[in-house]
Amino acid sequence: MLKYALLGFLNYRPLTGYDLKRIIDTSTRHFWHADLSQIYKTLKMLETSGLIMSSIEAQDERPDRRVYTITDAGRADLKSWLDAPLLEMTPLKEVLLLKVFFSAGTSPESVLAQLRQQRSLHQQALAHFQGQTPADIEHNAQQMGAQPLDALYWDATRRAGILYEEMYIRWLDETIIRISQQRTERE
Amino acid sequence: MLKYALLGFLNYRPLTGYDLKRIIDTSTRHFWHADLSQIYKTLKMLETSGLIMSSIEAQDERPDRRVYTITDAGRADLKSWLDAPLLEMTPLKEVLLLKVFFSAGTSPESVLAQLRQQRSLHQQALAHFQGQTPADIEHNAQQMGAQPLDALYWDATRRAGILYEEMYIRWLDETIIRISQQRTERE
DNA sequence: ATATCATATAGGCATTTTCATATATGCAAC
DNA sequence: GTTGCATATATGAAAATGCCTATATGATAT
Repeated sequence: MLKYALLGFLNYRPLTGYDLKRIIDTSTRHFWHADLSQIYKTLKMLETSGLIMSSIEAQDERPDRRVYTITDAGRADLKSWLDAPLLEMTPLKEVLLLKVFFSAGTSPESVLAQLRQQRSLHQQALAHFQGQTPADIEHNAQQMGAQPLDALYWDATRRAGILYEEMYIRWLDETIIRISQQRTERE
Repeated sequence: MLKYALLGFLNYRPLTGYDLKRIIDTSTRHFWHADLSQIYKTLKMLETSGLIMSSIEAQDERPDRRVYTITDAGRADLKSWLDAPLLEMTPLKEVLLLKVFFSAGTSPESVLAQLRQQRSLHQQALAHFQGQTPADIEHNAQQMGAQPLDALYWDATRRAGILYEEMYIRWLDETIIRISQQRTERE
């Protein structure tokens, strides 16, 4: 899957592994992430498959850069992935829910502390998305050489981030209240 | 992480790998899943670590079962995981959002078809959660030998499933409309 | 009769992901 | 001066995960 994230970005313009890491961290972080070492490995694999090409670019004052460029085969591969029907939901893995599920094995106080901690993290994430203005997205779009249609899709993923975090915070608040009430009834 | 899911269930009562697969598929599927072969591997690892023990149970008319039982060390390990603070959000991986992000590379018709397909899958998932009555949860609880407090936590994870699917469908509807409007404007 | 399904365990292989580490440069901080 | 940070690439080891296959039994379906 990371393969397509890399092809997707290289479809805009040539980039290095380091560039891609920064771009992923700032734009797809909330629905796709990757470790720097994994990015380098995947780029090598893509070059071996002939989906991208690379060339070394010397820099004064900084280490050499290996710049990757997408090939026609790469573009075709990306396109066929984009068009392939998605017949399944992406399965979720959510550590907090796993913990909550088994939380009868510990004290409500311990659970509440963790829920409150998570609330603050998700509040931060929400603020991050809300702080992204249309001007920011426009700026990213220009840097990537993106088309007007890109802005629509990029904003849709940003909107998904907002809805997700709002939902998550709502669930946390609800759950914190329910556990607190349960605790009061016990007394 | 699967390790703790297995310890969590074995903390209620002794179970086989096959049992655990069925239980995970019916109760934690929407926030934690695992392949059967992965479950068997993890159980072996847990036994080697001394967190669980196993014994063979012969059955007439069916293959022998290897029944796993949690040890005191296993219980202690589970408890310390439950109490450990969770300082990070679980990172998401969502294929649909990755595709949408790069969808300027294909036709809006192709994107819309995939969004509608996903809508039907998420609608199904929502119906599944809404169909789970308190009686069903009560039934599961009795089978597992669970305490009253468990029902509260289990229902919280079910509620998370409902909110998540409602949010997802809302985002899909919004996004379908926005892409459709964009398409009309183009004409 | 034959095929498939549910039960039950497990090995093998490849891929994916994470974590730690190594190298190299130049700049800023202390 | 030396420590740490940003830039830049990469390897190695280990863990986690996913997919396929093999084995065995009895029941059910066609």
